[in-house]
Amino acid sequence: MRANRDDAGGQDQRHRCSCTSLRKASRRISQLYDVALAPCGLKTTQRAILGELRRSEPATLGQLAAALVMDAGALAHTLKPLERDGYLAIGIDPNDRRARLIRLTPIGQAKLIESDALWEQAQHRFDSLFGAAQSESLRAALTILISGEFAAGFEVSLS
Amino acid sequence: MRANRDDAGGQDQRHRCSCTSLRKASRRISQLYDVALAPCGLKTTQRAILGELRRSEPATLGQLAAALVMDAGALAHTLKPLERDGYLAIGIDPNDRRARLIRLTPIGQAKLIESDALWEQAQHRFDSLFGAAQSESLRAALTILISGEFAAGFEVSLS
DNA sequence: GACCTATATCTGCATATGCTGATAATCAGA
DNA sequence: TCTGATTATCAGCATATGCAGATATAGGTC
Repeated sequence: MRANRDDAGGQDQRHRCSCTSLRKASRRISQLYDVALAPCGLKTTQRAILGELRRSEPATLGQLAAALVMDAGALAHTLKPLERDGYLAIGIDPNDRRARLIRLTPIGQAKLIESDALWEQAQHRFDSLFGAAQSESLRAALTILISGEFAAGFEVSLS
Repeated sequence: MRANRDDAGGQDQRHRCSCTSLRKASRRISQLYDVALAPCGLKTTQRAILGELRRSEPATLGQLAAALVMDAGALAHTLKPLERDGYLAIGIDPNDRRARLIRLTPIGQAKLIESDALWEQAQHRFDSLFGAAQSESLRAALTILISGEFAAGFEVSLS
């Protein structure tokens, strides 16, 4: 009996994969925010890209990818629909012609502002439901995980 | 000055999107776990699917999708590579021919066991680096976000 | 048994994301 | 200045994920 419980405990450990938990939560919460943002036509990811640009415009693909914790190639793909829809413009950096300078267009700025109100509603709902302190604490924990230091430490322990 | 700080605070608020933080952390940690799992050829998502099957085999597409917090259509796509590689088998439920019964194959079971050791290393690294208590606390928080009750409460507050 | 409704999947389309090899441009030397 | 190493992107391929419309099957009703 005791042994069985220990075994069951061992099994349960495998349910508690931090990565899988993060992915599940990411899927669930993304769906909720996406529904909230739907009226403006942006997905959470797209809003995150435009929002990052608002803070650090103009940005190169590499800078943007690093800020969003994304692969540069993946980001290049993701930018295409946004460029196609006229929310951002991609030009060549005159100082380094390998690099691109990515900027919000006036249309993109307007769309982002339009999304702000919807985002605030969603975020407020999240904080109310989960608890303001819990939310703050969660975001702090996630910030650590997102940091390059964490990834560096993780990889070092591979040796 | 005070006004400027308030404005900056308003700007910063938009950096603190819970959904975007989750997505960034999910990307980052997935990359770390995927590297750790690479020797066995499974991605974190694939291991999560096989692991869920190990716990609740056989499962229908709908059951599996619910357990993984995924859209059923999306899961159907994601299963194809795993079926193609012989890790799982999809049959028709004789009791309800609309439904599918998904099971691990012996090859899938072996592959999953092979991945267990790699996963444990990654998980241990995560817990060591982030802190055992912090990790436990994070997973508990994520479990709440993943729950259907949270999603239901979020949507209700839409009214 | 025909019919209407609810349910489980499937299909096709679109975006999200990552990796690898190719290409272009920069830069530090020889 | 030519070359080799480095860097920023791109292009192509594969998986991940979601959604809407189509299809098949169950179940209940007249």
